[in-house]
Amino acid sequence: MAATIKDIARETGLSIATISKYVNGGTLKEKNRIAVERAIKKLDYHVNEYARGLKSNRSRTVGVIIPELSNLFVTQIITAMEDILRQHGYSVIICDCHTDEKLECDAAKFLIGKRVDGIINMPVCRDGRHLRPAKEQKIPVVLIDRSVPELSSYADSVLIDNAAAARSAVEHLLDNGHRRIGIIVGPKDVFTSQQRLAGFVDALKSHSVEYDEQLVINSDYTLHGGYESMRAMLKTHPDLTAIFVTNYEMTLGAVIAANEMGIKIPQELSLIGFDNMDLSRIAHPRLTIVTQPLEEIGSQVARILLDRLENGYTGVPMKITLSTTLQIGASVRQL
Amino acid sequence: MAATIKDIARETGLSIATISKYVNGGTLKEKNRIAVERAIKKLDYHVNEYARGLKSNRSRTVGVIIPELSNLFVTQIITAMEDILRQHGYSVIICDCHTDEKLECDAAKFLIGKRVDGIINMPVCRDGRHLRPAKEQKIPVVLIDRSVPELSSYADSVLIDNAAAARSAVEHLLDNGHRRIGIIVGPKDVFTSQQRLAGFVDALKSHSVEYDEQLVINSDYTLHGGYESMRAMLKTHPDLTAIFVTNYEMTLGAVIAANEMGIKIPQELSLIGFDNMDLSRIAHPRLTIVTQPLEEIGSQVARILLDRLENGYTGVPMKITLSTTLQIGASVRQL
DNA sequence: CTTAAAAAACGAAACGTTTCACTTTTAAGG
DNA sequence: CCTTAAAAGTGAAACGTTTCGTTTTTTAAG
Repeated sequence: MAATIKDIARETGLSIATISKYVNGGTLKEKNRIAVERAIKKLDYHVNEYARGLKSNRSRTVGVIIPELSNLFVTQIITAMEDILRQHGYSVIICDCHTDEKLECDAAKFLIGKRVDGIINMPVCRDGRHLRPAKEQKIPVVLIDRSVPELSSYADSVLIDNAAAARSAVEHLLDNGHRRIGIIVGPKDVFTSQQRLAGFVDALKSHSVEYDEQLVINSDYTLHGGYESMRAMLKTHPDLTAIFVTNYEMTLGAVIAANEMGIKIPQELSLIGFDNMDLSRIAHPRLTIVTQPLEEIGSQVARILLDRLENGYTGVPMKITLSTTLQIGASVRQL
Repeated sequence: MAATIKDIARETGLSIATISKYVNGGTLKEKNRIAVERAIKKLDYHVNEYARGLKSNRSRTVGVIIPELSNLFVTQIITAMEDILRQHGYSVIICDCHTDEKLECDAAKFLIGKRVDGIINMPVCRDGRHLRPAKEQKIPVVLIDRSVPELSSYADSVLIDNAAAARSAVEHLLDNGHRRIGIIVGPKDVFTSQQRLAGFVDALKSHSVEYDEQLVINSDYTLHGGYESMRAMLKTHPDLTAIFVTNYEMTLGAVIAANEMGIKIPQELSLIGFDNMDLSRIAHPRLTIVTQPLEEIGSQVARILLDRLENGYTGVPMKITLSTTLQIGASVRQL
């Protein structure tokens, strides 16, 4: 049905090996090159990736394992990444593991079974067990967003400086005279939560403000969680002058909660949110937010992985830490 | 490196053909079956999908082309779909075409080049040109969410009864005594927008309420769009008693706008939104929304495609239309 | 013109399966 | 215990590439 390299060979009178050479970027004599190009066009030839994969043991496919696809942070990164990888001829297989370690492990096995050339993972499992097979088979792995100590000698990673992000946000609040500051963070056992909380504590310390554990709520990074946490926080601590919410979904929930409770931002409460430009732009007052360079994360991940795929593993894992930006809006009041 | 069927044959003393038979679900003599299973486990054998794909011309991969990955409607459907397909051994390659016809076309070519066994598409291009190559090569196609007349004799589709969805929402408003009802719909040229608007008009007509074009805003299905449209609508038509917003992102934007403008729902304005259970649950008052059966869409799509892949194309396209549900909350006031 | 070196082209073997046409083994019926 | 049909197992030829070791052609220097 579909044309093969053989058809091109026949059409041009050249040998199979020569066509293969051309297809893989080798140089032919001008005259032949033109003939081959014409034949390829005429017969609508496309490389058969399966034959190629069989011979070369490369699938030109990378796998992505993420906790939840229905999450803006994840999709934006994936979109950026996928664009680049696709441009380089790689396809991307996405596996949503529903924040479940068992499913994450299955996904890794599935991808390895599919013989992906590389794996990109925003890990759920904290000891990296699921990626052991990948390591054994020397499949390049790039971690996103969360560090896994057990894998640090092998996997590359692209992270955010979460502590600095939180620090700068909280310092902004402190500089504006706030002292009673609440924070809504993610689950206790998630890397980013810990780091963001650490940055929060750091900032307070450096400004000699006492750290009050009561003002920390561990939520779950969801819309609902943000909403409930905000309500709880405001009910139990009406004396708060500012609150810092540490991801997009929770920020959205918090904003809705505040709006509903009739709490005026920033007159009655200052708020710093996270991540989403759109939301920040439309909210009135314009929200002050910590923005993560999502596209940059995606493209760095793609870049690193492509590098590993083309040049092989050097033995030295790359670790890239990107900075966030504090986008000043009008949701923080000067006290 | 990795074990092959040959290794299993050697290990068990059986022939390659027999192992292949086993691997593909054939039956062996009890004794041999056990031996093969043991050998597979011992040598950690996995089928080489590339060799298999080469021989059988099946990649066990399906491609998905969507307008934007950063969209809850899309991700929820994909998640459901992917789960099922993965369970059946298929991997899913997702291509985000950024709502661009040219990129959509490229994505289709890319996927066909990757020799996917099937394509799932929420189409941007309205004349289905991008899928012509798929049709020529008889690659099964399942369309989601939007119908493409040019493909209706070939592609299967899973749609929502958009008109009925809008009708039921608007009838609910009418039944509650509302007469001045606004609607925020998506872009004029998108299938779902047209249908939802048609349902709106229908409902008005059946209740002999005059249709006022002024009360229709064509927005863009984004958070920002919903926000701006809501503001515009309320400014130019303060006499509205109810408004119907026709997707999740715009509903979110509209709710934020209303909250900010200090408009009490439902006391001053009744609102019916779309799609998101989470949002509906947390908003106060609980939002009345039209919910689409996202999981059901995803699983139907997967089911249909699997059927096509296993049983071949029958010549008769399947068209499944699913119903929405009107989730009654407290955002509609009885006039 | 030769000749040597460089460039281009070639033939054939492999990659790991599936599948087809056959042969051997097993089980059932008389 | 023989016959026969069904079940189980086999050998070999593909599938469409890449790659290696060779051969042929081209180019440039002498």
